[in-house]
This record gives sequence, structure tokens and C-alpha cells, in this order.
Amino acid sequence: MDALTIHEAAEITDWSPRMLRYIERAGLIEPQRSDAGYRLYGPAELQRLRTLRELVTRFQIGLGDVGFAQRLRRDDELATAIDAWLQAQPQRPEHVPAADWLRWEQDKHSRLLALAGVRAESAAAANLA
Amino acid sequence: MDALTIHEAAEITDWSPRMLRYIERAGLIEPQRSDAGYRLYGPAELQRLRTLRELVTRFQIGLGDVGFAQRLRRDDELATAIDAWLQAQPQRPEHVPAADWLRWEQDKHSRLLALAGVRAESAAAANLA
DNA sequence: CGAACCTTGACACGCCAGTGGTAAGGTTGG
DNA sequence: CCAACCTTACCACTGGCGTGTCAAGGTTCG
Repeated sequence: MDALTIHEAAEITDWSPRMLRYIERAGLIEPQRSDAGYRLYGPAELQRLRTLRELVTRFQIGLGDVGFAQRLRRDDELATAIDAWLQAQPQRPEHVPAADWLRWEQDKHSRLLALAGVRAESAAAANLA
Repeated sequence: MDALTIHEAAEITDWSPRMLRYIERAGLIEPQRSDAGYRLYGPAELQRLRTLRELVTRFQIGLGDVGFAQRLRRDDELATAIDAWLQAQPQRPEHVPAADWLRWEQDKHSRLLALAGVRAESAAAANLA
């Protein structure tokens, strides 16, 4: 078998066994289990563990952030809601009155939703053309 | 003037003045300032504050999470890296050997990147056709 | 069988988020 | 001018994250 136990996997990925269990609880990497319940890390898991380390150190993010990104990708409703909220962020053009501003934000929202791949090609065409 | 001070804004949005300053430090909502440095919340900010509350309570997320989503949207490199990492997550088809699996993941990655609106129409056409 | 692994669960500790205070000092408006 | 607001800068508490360590018990292998 080419699957490693938790200590072996920890050693070659530069995590601690403790952290491998933690990462699993975070829902990020869930290795197979042996009949006796031992965690078995295959090549794919090892690769993902190394990449994960690279990711968090390079961008200074936390495992919770990666977990949140994962949730974002799986919960479409959440993604849409956050997307909608974030649309209203950019520097508001000073001269545009509030009412028009809101309308502008709303329009832009549709355009970006379309851009994001949410099935709305017609709207995208209409707005981006 | 139709802009509210921090206490007024706090009262009608159901946040505390303390939290409004906190939200500002988190980079989520940064109101204009008066000449003397007083925060001035306009209709747009009030609306965003209410929506933000709705967002965090409804999905049980933290302000940090919203901040991270914002960062995801602004830092393209980060978004791409996380995206790439998350691609490798789904249930691996048991019978596919590791090498082929990696190739499959890579291909899927391109397809999804394209789907996400990253300028790659040709690739998208080639893969999705 | 016994050493060396593995499992889950718990205690602990430092750090950061979320929140409320309070203090020292500037602004505003009657 | 004074009360009532605003500002920033701290102190403090709860709670979760990232980590280590230890305990009690099952598994593996020579």
C-alpha cells in the first residue's frame, strides 16, 4: 500500500499530526480510513497538504479563510448574497445623487452576476454590448 | 445635510457606535468625514449597514469572513490560487490513477476558470463544446 | 506478548475577533 | 460658555483559532 499514516504524512508535509487532525476537522482534507480507523494519506492528500501550506503562508491567510472560501463555493445562496453586498463598495462618483447611485449599483450588479457565470447570458449581452 | 452622525446611524441600523468604528477598521464600510473628522453616514451607508447585519446573522458568518470575501474579489492572484486549491477537492473517482487524476483536475480547472469569467473564451469554447 | 504506533477527548496557552467601557481632548449649537 | 456630541487610544472580557501535550484505550508487527 502506498498510503502513509498520520505521523509519516506529517513529517514529509511539514505539518504536525495534531494539525493534520485539525485540518480534517476544518473540512479541508479528509483522508481515507483503514479498517481500524487509521487515517491513510495518499499521494493526492500529500500534495494537497503541501499546497495548502504554501497557500496559507504565501497569502497570510488562515485555515478558517480557506474553509470559508470552500463554503462560498458550495453554498450558492451565500455566494450570491455576499457578492451582492460587495457590489456596492467602490468609490461612489461624487456627483451622482443617491437615487441614481442605487440604480447604478443595481445595474452593475446584474452585469457582474452575469460575468460571474450565473446563467444570464441575455442580460450580459444587453449590458456589456 | 442628510448625513447622520455615528450615534444616529448606530441607532437606526441597530449597530453600536463601537461596532460602526470596528466595521470601518475592518475595511467594510468607510463613511465620509466632516471637516472636523466626524463620521458622516449617508443613505447608501445606512443601507449597507442594514444589509451587512442581515448577511452576518442569516449565514452565521463573521465580519472577518466578509472582509476575506472582499479581499478575494480584489486580489486576483489570491482568488486564483484558492480556486486552484479547491478544485482538487471533489470525491476522487476510485478507479482513476493519480497521474490521470491530476490531468483531469487541471483540465477542469481551466474550464471553471473560464466559466468564472476569467478571460479565456477560446479555452471555454474548446472544453465546454 | 510488548513496543510503537493509532484513535478520540480533554486541558492549556497565546493570539485575534467582537464587544463594551472609560479617559482625554476637539466640535457644535443654543 | 456649556452641554452634548465627536475623535482616538487604551483596558477588559468572552470565544474561537492554531498548537502542544497528556490520558485512556485499540492496532500492528516483529
